[in-house]
Amino acid sequence: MNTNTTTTSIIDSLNDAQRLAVSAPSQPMLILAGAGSGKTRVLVHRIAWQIQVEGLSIHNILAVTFTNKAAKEMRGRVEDLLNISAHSMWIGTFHGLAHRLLRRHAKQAKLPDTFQVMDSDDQLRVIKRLVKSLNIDDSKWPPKQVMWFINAQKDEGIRARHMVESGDVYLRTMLQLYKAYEEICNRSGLVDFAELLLRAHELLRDNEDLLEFYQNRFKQVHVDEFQDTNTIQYAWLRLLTEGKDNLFVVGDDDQSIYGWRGAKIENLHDFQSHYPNHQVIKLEQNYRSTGNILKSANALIEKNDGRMGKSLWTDSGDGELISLYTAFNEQDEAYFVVEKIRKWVNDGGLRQDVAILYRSNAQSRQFEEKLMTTGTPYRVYGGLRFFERMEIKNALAYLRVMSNHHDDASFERVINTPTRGIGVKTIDDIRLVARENELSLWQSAVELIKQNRLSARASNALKTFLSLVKGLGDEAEGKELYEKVKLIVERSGLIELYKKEKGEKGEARIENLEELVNAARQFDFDDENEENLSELDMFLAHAALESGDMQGDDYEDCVQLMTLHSAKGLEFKLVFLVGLEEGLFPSQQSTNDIARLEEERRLCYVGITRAMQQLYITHAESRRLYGKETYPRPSRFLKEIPAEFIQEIRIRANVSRPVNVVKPKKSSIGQVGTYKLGQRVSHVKFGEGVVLQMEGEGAQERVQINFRDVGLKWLMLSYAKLDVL
DNA sequence: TTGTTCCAGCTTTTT
DNA sequence: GCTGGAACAA
Repeated sequence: MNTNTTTTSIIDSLNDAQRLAVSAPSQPMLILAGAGSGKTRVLVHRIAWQIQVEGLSIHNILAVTFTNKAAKEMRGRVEDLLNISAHSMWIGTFHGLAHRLLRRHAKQAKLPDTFQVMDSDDQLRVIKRLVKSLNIDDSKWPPKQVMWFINAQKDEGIRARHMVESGDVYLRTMLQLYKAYEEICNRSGLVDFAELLLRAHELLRDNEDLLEFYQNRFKQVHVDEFQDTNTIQYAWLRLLTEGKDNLFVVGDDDQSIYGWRGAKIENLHDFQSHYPNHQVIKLEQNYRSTGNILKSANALIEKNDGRMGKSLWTDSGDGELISLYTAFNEQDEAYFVVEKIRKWVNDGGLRQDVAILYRSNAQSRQFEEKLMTTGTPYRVYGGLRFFERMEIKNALAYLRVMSNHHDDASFERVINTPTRGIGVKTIDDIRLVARENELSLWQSAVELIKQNRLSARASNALKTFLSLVKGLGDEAEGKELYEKVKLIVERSGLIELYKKEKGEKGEARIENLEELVNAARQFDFDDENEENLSELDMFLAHAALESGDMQGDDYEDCVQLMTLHSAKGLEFKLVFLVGLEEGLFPSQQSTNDIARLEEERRLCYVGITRAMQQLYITHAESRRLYGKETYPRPSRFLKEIPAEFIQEIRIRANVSRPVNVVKPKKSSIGQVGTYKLGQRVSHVKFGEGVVLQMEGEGAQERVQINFRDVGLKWLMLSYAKLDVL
């Protein structure tokens, strides 16, 4: 191998910091990669470096991401760069890789060979049923909350058996449910998402030989979006890299926006103490946005405490100022945005370069309506994905029961879908017998029929169902995967069911079912299968693990609408950041907790840094929310962006608005407070508290404080006697 | 079995 | 104020 030429070809297109990261010797590496600083580039080139320069085989590389999309992109880019097939390289999501490990070593993981992956919807159903069956009041113990509790425990690596019995009703009940839930999953061979991670961790932890094998195999371990890892994911990474100094992580503490679902930003800090010989490299040169956009983003994020410290810069000039528009109401806001988009398109811009970003999904409607009336094509991200659709899940449930009769969740899903005269009563009986004798629902149903304990009608209906599933199973034997799927779709009665559904909905469902057959036909078995698993089971796992981004085939030039969360990692020439109002963004629930507030601020930072050329920020003076008219104050984040980078837009040509409307007041931007956000203070009467926000100047300056004992209060600084703690 | 009515809930999302 | 789910009546 000609090291000289390959070396150059891999790193000569990089900047100094990137080059340093890519070519560093094997050691724990922490790459703090700001938005738009080329983090994927660094990862891809690092992998290429390992292979071409360090001489590793692709088998020695492990790369972990959070989304299938990111994994796919990384694999593709490695292949392009090296001009090889990276087909057999372990690049995947935490969940995907965990799944692969569990399939390979099902026995050691104490799982049945045919275990199935549940998505969160399946999981919730199981829990709902469980709560009912234990006669627990589901209004006092909402299944969602139970699910949240169980997943939170698993994310922390805690099993039910690790938890101490406690007198506390909440914990006691949750523990009882957790235990019962584990039993159900074990009996049915079901594994939820959190379980994949937890079990993969336990698998390596408890099997020394396996651990050693994988530690030796993976000479280099790369992690993307490290700030989003949770406790168990990080623990798993540490196991794999124990004593090897080969963990290469890329992340950005300023873009950590998933704390609410268990991501531990602390992992970034812990990394440094766990690996004392690590090296940190900051990527701060940004290749995406203009100087003004970056400076605004920097100024905003500086308001957060405990950052690792990073400041983006660009050498491509200041560009336009950020535009701020104060809308009269949410209608006006949408009108303004859509007008600007129209202008952009008239001036020759592409719609797909434009994004409208909002905090919550509910906000999309206003924009959709206005876009629709102007005939502007648009696309809303989020919502149900292909494999999450009801009709698809039903068909998959048939396939699952066919593959494994004892999959209770799927059994229950389809036993009376379409309706075949098996009512609640019959199902209850089946459940009862199942519980009493620790049988699966299928076995229990067979027993009930055998013992003649059902009415003739119910018994017949049940027999029909059982023999339908069995018959389809026999018939499917030896057939191609897509033929099996086709068989289910055509013979389960689902098509007839949806034909009856009125409107276009039913038609769409039938089309989706046909699309499912297509998906099965195109399913690349070899691509996924290293394990000796049936093609059908592999397809089912694929369906659970990849929710199915079927949106890719939509090539029309569309304006993009999405939440700030889904915008992470993307970029657009023209960005509208809308609804910058207290209570909306930052969201109401975050306003009395500094940590959550900081996460909201990071979210805002993510939003700003999506923009390449121009950024519009809007807020409304009045907004209908949950049916009530609200008059929200401008978001505090607006004040945190220095005024010098902002240009306020006031022209309202063509905007029809009611008469008698108060002109928007000049918002005061960029004032400096006496107190720091998050400052702990004490008040003679109210006791101790934390400063949450500030506004006004001089004698008018007010601070909002969250007092430990009396809650939120606004205080005039000129009156309140506050002591800094 | 189906259609109606009532009622709670209401950030963010991937796997 | 809208939605989805559950309870209820016919």
